[in-house]
Parts: sequence; C-alpha cells; structure tokens
Amino acid sequence: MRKGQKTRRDIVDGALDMAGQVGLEHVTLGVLATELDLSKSGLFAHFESKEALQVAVLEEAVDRFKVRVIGPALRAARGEPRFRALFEAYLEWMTVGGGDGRGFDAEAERRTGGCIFMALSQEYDDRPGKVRDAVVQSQREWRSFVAGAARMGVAEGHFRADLDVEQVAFEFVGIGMTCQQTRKLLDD
Amino acid sequence: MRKGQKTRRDIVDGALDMAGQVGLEHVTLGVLATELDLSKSGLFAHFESKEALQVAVLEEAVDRFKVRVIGPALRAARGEPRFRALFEAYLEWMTVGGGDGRGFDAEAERRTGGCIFMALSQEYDDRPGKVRDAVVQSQREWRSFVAGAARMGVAEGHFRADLDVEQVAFEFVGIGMTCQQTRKLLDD
DNA sequence: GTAAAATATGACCGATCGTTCTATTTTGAT
DNA sequence: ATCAAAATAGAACGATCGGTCATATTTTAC
Repeated sequence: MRKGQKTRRDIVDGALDMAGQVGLEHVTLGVLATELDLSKSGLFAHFESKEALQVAVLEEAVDRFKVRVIGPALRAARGEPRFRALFEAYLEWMTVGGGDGRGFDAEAERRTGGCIFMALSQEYDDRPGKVRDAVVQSQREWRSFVAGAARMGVAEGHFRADLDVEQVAFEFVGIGMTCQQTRKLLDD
Repeated sequence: MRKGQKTRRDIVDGALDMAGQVGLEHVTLGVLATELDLSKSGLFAHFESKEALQVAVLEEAVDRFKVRVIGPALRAARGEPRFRALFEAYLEWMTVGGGDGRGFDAEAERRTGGCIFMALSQEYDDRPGKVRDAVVQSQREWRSFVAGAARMGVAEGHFRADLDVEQVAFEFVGIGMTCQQTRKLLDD
C-alpha cells in the first residue's frame, strides 16, 4: 500500500520533467516507462487514463508553485513587502523553474527550467478537456492572488489608492512571460 | 508546374490553421491530407520531410505577420505615429489572429485566433532543430523591429531621449502575450 | 511464515505515425 | 490529339501510440 504511492509519485515527477521539455501532450507512456525502468502497463496501472496522468501532473505543478512562490510571499509582511517577495519568487520560478524540491539537481533544474504553466497555457488554449479546465482554473487563481496582494498594498497605504489591481496582475504576468521567453528562447 | 504550387500553398495554409489549434508538432500528415481531400503520399510529395513542412508553415506565418503588422506600421509616419500603429496592429494580430488574407472567414479567424508565434515559442523552446532556429530568428527580428520603431520615436523627439528602447520592446511583447492569454485562455 | 492484497510484467489489440515505393492520373505545351 | 512531365494515389513498411488482460512477482499484514 506504500510502495505504490511512491511509484506513482515518481511517475508524476518524471512526467512533469518530460512535459517541460516536449510538452505535456507529447509525454508518452512508453517513453516515460522506459525512463523510469518500468513496464508500460505497470506504469499505466496507476492511472485510469493518460488524461488522468496529465491532470495529476498539473496538480503536482500547482503544488510546487505554492511551495516555491506562494509560500515565500505569505511569509512576508502584508502590503509592499509581500508584493515584492511575490514578484521575486515568481521571477525565480519563471527563470530557474520548479524543481521537485527533493534535492537540487542542477541538470534537472535546467531542463525543468521555465514556467510550465506558460507552456500549458499555449498548449491547451484550444484543446478542450479536463486538462484545459484545470489550467484555466490555475491561471485564474494565480491572477486573483496577485491582485489580492496588490490590493493589500493599497489597504496598507503602500500603493496609490486608485491603483487598478487587476491591471497590476495583468502586467505582472506579462513581465513574467516575457522574461521567460527572453531567457529560454532568446538566451538573454 | 502550376497546379502543384497551388496545392502546396493549400497544404501550408491548412497546416498553419491546424497548428493554431493543436500545435505545430501535432499537425499530422494523415489528418491534414484528409482535411484537404488529398492522399497522404500526394501531400507528402510536396515536402522532403515533415520538418520541411513545419518550416514552410513558419515562413507562411512570418509572411502574414509582415502583411498584417509590419506593413501597416511602415505606412504610418516615423516616430510616435508609427509606434502607435505598430502597437495597434500587433494587438489586433494577437487577438484576432492572422487569417490567410484571402477572403475573410470568421470561423477560420476564430480558430486561427491568437498569435501563433507565442505558441511556437513555448512549443520549441526546448526542442532543438530547424523549426526552433527559425522561431528564434523570427522573435529576434521582431523585438529588434520594435526597438527600432521606439528608437525612431526618440530621434523624432516624440519620446524621452533616455528611453531604453530594448526595455520598451521587452514590455511591448509582454503586454501582447498577456493580452492573448487573457483573451484566449481566460476568455476575458 | 504464510496467505492475501497490492503491484508489476509481457504479450497483444487496433489505430496511427512518418516515410518509401511503384503505379496511375492529370496537366500543359506542342 | 499527342506525349513527356508533373502531380497524385495506393499500398505497404516498421515503429509507436494509448489501452487491455491474464499472469507473475513482490509487499504487507497477521
């Protein structure tokens, strides 16, 4: 009852890693199994379908994002400090990427490098299904969290009272996206 | 000698349309052939490999971008007017997308909707090959064009003299990216 | 230690992938 | 109308896809 959970976690971790390189839709059960020294059917037994695995991968990514970005921000004082912490943690996530946090593997960091959500947004914006639904929800929550952090800054008197917090969230993610493209694609 | 060129163009158009929905890497020769009422081998005969087709698709996208975005900007007066025209044409491209310009098909517009380059950037940022190389080049050229337009604005005295034109280009594409994500994924 | 339950295997399914080959049809110039 | 060239079709290839199933192995609880 315990071994299975461990294997399942390994599978999801491996799939997330692979998704960062070739896209979630291109993660293949056979290749993934080989990479993990598992049989294809042994791997598949942990999920009811490939889509279920994809959703599990997305959930894992969300968990990591919470640990790496949301957590540090919440540990900072409300208002401007928290907003700054959020921005920095986000940029770190965008550029360095979300490793699994279980031991730091520089090679894995480079591969996983970059925000998986950006890739997923593009990959699924025209591909209906459970994965897309989950991606949409995660992005909604993220933007609303950023807006909330900005709103606190206003409430604390750190930011202008007439600040459009939605607009702030909008530009916040825009900067992140460009950052990633600049770094990963243009290597700058 | 003439019919072949027409067919080839149809194939590339169809592939570009399909790439907007499922990603360029997921464009499949069989499905594409069926969609165009061609045999798979008849289609394939126009390209030496699938990769060659992909590169042709990217080139077509670049052509359309030039017609739809670069062209209108060049028709405006140097400096701020051109920069504004560029921004507007870019946002239009980002949201409405780049139809083939040969007759306006609202349905196709919606499907093709959104900037194909954003999707390609994500799809190929970790996938070495000729397609990635072409994507990188197109993005480099685009950013440098934006920076150039901003630089003219400075030269004409329309913008502050100490304006960091590279930074402007950086934020320019960031806004575009967020715009697209907001519209296509979050439907807002 | 052993039986039951959980986990992994290997063989196999039909479908589709990109690609190659050899016909066959269509085209355009004479 | 003829005929070579150009364009398309059809069948087949090995590989791989997601998925199933009966079986074997390992883990866990008693």
